[in-house]
Amino acid sequence: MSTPETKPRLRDRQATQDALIAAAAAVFAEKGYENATTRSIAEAANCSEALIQRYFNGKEGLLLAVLQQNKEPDHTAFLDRPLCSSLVDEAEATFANLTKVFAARAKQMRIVLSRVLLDPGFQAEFNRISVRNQVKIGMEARLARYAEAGLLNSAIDLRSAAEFLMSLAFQLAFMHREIHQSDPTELRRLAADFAIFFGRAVSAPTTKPDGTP
Amino acid sequence: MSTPETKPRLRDRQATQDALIAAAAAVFAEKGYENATTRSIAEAANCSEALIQRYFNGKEGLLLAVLQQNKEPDHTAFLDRPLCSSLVDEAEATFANLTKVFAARAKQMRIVLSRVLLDPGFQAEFNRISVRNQVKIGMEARLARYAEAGLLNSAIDLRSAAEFLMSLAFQLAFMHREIHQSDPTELRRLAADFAIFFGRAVSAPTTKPDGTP
Amino acid sequence: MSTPETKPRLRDRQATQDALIAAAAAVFAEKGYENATTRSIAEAANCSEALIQRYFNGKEGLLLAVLQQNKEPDHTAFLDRPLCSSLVDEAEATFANLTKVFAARAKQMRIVLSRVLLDPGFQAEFNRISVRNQVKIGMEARLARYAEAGLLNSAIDLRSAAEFLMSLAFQLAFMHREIHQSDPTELRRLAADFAIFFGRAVSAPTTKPDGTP
Amino acid sequence: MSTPETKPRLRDRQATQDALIAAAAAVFAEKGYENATTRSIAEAANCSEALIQRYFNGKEGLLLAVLQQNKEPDHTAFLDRPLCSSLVDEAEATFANLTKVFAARAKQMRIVLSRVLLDPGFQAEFNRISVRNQVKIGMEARLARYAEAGLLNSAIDLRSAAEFLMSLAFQLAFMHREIHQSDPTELRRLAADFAIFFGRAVSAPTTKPDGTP
DNA sequence: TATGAATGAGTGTTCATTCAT
DNA sequence: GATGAATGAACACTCATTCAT
Repeated sequence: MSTPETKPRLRDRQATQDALIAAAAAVFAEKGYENATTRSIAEAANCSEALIQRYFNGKEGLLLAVLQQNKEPDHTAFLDRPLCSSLVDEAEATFANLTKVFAARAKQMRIVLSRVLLDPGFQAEFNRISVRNQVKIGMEARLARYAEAGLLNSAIDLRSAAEFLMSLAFQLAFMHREIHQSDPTELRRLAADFAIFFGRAVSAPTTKPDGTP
Repeated sequence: MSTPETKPRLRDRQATQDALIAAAAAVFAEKGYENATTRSIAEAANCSEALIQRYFNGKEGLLLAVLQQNKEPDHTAFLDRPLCSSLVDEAEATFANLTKVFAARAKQMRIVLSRVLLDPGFQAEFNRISVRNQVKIGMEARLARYAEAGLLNSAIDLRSAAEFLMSLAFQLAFMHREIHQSDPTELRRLAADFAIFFGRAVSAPTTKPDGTP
Repeated sequence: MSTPETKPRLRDRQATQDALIAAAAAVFAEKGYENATTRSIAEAANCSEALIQRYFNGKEGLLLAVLQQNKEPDHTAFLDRPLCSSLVDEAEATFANLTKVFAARAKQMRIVLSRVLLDPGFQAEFNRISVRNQVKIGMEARLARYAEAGLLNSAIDLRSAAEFLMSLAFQLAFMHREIHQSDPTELRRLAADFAIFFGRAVSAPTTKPDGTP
Repeated sequence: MSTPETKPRLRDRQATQDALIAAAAAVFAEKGYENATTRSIAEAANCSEALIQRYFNGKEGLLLAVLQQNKEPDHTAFLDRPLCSSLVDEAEATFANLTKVFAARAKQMRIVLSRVLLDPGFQAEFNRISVRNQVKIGMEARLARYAEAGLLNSAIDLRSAAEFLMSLAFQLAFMHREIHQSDPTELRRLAADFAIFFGRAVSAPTTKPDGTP
C-alpha cells in the first residue's frame, strides 16, 4: 500500500491549533460569537469540527484561546515614547495612538465587549486579565513624569488623571468612532478639543516670571 | 374545587402585549438576546409562544418593542433643573443624575449595546433613534446658558463641551460602574475629580475685580 | 347605548358563507389547498377565521363546499348543440369546447386533482360526484344520434367511443395544454390530427354508390 | 444481555442516504409531500432528522433525490421489442406494457403529479427532465418503422401519431385505472376498443391484391 | 351571531457535540 | 491523531382550531 496523499494532514498538533485559533478569530470577528458556527470555523481552518472539542473543549474554550492568543506585547508600547512638550500634545498623541490600536482591533473588541456585557462570568474574568490594567499603570507612571517635569499639576491624583485621559481616549477611539459612527470631521474636532480640555484640566498652573499666578 | 387557576387567560390584548414586553425585557437582560428563547419569554409572560409572532412579528420585533416601550420622557428631564452656581457642580450633578438613570437601565443597556456591537443594521437604526441625540441637543442648550451667564468659556465649541461632559458621564456611570466594576470608593473619587477636571477645562477664565485676568 | 357601527357586520349568514366560499376558491386556486391558510381566506372574505369552523366544520369542509358550489349547469351545455356534419368536425368542436371549459377552470382543477391524487377518501367522493359522469352519459347519447344518422360505425360500443373522445379531449385540453405546456402551434396540430384520428376510428365505413365498400 | 440492538447506527453514508430516499419515497407516497414530515421520514429510515438537511439540503432536496433515484433505464425498454404484425396489436402491447409500468410506479406518480399541479417551478423542472420526452422520441422512431413496413399510413404526422398512442395509453393506464377507478372489466373493454380505434386511425389504407384500394 | 384573543401540537431546520473508525 | 457520520436537543415560527365575550 502506497501512501494516498489526498489530504496533506498536518501531523502537527500545534499548527492545527494555531490554524483553528486564527480561523476562529476571523469568523468570530465577522459573525459574532453566537452566530459563528463551529463548522464554518473548522472549514476555515481546513480541519475537522471535532478537533475544536478535542483541543479547546468546545466553542467557548476556543473563544478564550483566541483572546489569550491575542495579547500582543505592543499594547502598552505607545507609553514608551518620549514625553511631549505639553499635556495637550500628550493627549493628542495618546488619542492618535489609541485610535490606531482600536481601529485595528475593532471587530475583536466588539465580540469581547458584547460577551462582557452579557456574560457576568466572562466579564469578571476579562476584567482580571484585560490589558487595560497594564495600560492604566503605565499611564500613571507616564503622567508622574509629567508631574516631575512640572507640567502636570502636582495637586492632582494621578490615578484620576490617568483614568481621565484613558476615558477620553476610549470615547474618541471606540465609542464615537466605532459605535456612534461620528463623521471624521467631527472626530477630528472632538479630538483636538478634548486634548485642549485635558490640558486645561491637569496642567500645572502657569506662573508669570515674577511668580504671581 | 373552586377556581382552577392554572391559566388566567386574560382576554386583554394590551395586557398580554405588556406582559410579553416586560417578560422579554427581563429574559433578554438575563440571557442576552441570542440566548433568550421565545419559549422562556412566553412562559415568563404566562402566555403562548405564538403570540410573540402574532403581536410582534417574531423575536426581533419583540426586542424592538422592548426598546421603544422604554422610551420614557424623563430621559432628558435632568436637563431641566436650574443652573448650578459652578460648572464643577454642574458636572457633579450630571454625573449623579446619569448614574441614577444608567443604574436603572443597566440591564437593558447591556442588551442594546451588545446588539449594537454585533449587528450593523441594528447599530445604524439604533443610532438613528437613540435618545442620545436629544440629550446632546439639550446639553448643548444648557451649556449655552452657562456661557451666557459668563460661567463657561465663550471661546469653547459648545458641541465639543457637551460631548465632553457626556463622555465623562458615560464613562463614570456605565463603563466604570457597570463594566470595569470599579469599587464605590474609587467611583466617588473619580466622579469628584472628573467634575473638577471638567470645571477647569471649560470654565470662563476667572477675572479679578479690577478686570485684569 | 347607541349602536357603534364601526364594522358593517353582515347579519346575513348566507352572505358570509358565500363570501367565504368565494374567497376560499380564490385562495385555494392561488396557493393550493395545503398552502392556503384559513387566515388568508378569512381576510379575503372579510370575516373571522372562526366562522370557517362554525359554518364549514374546518378547512376541509370549506374545500368540499367550494367544490359543490361550483357545479354550474353549463358543464354539459356543450353537448346540446346540433350535430356536426362529420365526426371529425364533432371532435374538433368537442376539443374546442372543452379547452375553453378547462382553461377557465384550470386552477381549480389543479387543486382538486392534486387532492384526488393524494387523498383516497377524497378521490372516492370526487369520483362519485364528479360532473364527468354526466358528461359521459350526455356524450354517449350524442354519439348515439350520430350512429342513428349513419355517420358513426354502428358496430362500435358507444361507451368506448364516448370514453375515447373524452380521453382525447382531456389530453389535449388539460394534460398537453396545462401540464406538459406544449406550445400553441403544437396544440393546434395535435387537435386537428386527433380529430382526424377520431373520425377514422369511429366513422361508419364509407360506401360507394354501387354498394361495394 | 448480549447485543443491545436499539440503534444499529451504520456509519455508512451511502447506505444512510439510500435508506432516507427509500423511506421518503414510502412516506411521500402515503401522506403526500406537504403532509409528510421530515420527522417521520427519519424515523422510517432509522436515522436522525438532521441528516435530511445535511445530505439532501432539506425536505425539498430529498424529494428531488427520490425522483432522480428512480430513473431506472427500463422506462423506454418496452420500445425495443420487435414490431407487431398490426398496429392494433402494437397498441394493445403498448397499453399492456405501460399499464405494468404505471402500476408499479403509481404511488410515485401521484406524488410527482400532485407537485406538478401545485408548484409551477417544480412543473417546469419536471417537464424538462421527464422521461416522457425520451419515450416520445422512441415512440416516434418505432412508428416510423411501422410506416416503413407499410403498416402505418405514411400521410400521418408521426409526432401526432406518437402523442395519440401515448395519450391513449396514459388515459387507460393511469387516469382510468388509478384515478377514475374503472373496474377491470371496463378497463379491458376500453383497452381492446382503444387499440382497434388506434389501428383504424393510423393504419395504412388496405389495398387489394390488384392494387385498387 | 360573530369576534378575535389565545392556544398547542407540530413544522423544517440548526448546531455543538459524540463516537466508531 | 484525526476524521466525518451521526445525533438530540433546541430553535423560531406556523396554523387550524377553541372559547370567553
